[in-house]
Amino acid sequence: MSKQGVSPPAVDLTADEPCCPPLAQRRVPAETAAVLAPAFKALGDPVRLQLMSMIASAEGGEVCVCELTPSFDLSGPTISHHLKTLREAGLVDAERRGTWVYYRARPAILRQLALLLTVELTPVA
Amino acid sequence: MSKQGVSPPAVDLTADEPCCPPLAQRRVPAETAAVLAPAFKALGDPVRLQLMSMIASAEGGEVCVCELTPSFDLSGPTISHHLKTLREAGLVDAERRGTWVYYRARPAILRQLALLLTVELTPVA
DNA sequence: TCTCTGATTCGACGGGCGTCGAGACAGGCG
DNA sequence: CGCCTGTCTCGACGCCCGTCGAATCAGAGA
Repeated sequence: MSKQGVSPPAVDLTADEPCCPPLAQRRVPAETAAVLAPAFKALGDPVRLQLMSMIASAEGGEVCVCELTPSFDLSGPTISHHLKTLREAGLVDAERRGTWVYYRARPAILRQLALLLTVELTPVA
Repeated sequence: MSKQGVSPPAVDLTADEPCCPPLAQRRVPAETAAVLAPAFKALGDPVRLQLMSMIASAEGGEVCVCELTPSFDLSGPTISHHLKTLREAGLVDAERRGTWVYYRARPAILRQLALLLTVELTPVA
């Protein structure tokens, strides 16, 4: 579903198939790191981590911004800015319906990040 | 480096038992987010992500700094700074043996981060 | 002890990030 | 149409972060 076939394969985080083996299994190459790091970076802020969780755990799979904002002691523009960051990191999707904007999580990329951090139960010992 | 026998229990990422359910299962509370976000933040830099991978995937479970540094076009102090960041995030441990310093991964925290990002295979659709 | 090598700390520089208020945009409703 | 509510964009501010070179620390060895 991606526009593969082109030269720069890079890493497609939106794809549903795993892009990379666990970080502890094989050295993450520089290009892969360059693609994955921004996703972790986006989760590297407490507010965004909570936002991500609120969105991902929402019933019906989506949340209105108007439900998100009042949960924080932050201005509307600031929440909007964080949501944009999550959006640009590919972690969430936004859709406007009437006056309200709804956000939903992108499970594929979350799964890939989880896979990357996976460690075998018996490392070697 | 583990000084401060602080009182606040907060969340212990070094513990072997899971501290928190998947982010998509239940809303991550603010205190938990405050503890977990720094770990993601530490992984949010391409160089640190590669370092983490090199350390975690190392044979024997540890790597000498002298093996890490030449893999990057960065000065020694810069690599040392990134390693310190990973250390302070609780992602790795350092041990000096003679002239050299060896780093090893802390699997427990990696597992907890992976668990946090875990999404069920059938969200809802 | 003196010296050499490996690693960290220190101080500085430039750019990026989180936050805000003010303003712009979108859409529903009188 | 005009207004109101919800959301985003735009500048601006201060702080943090990634990078460097120079200096410092830790051990090994002569």
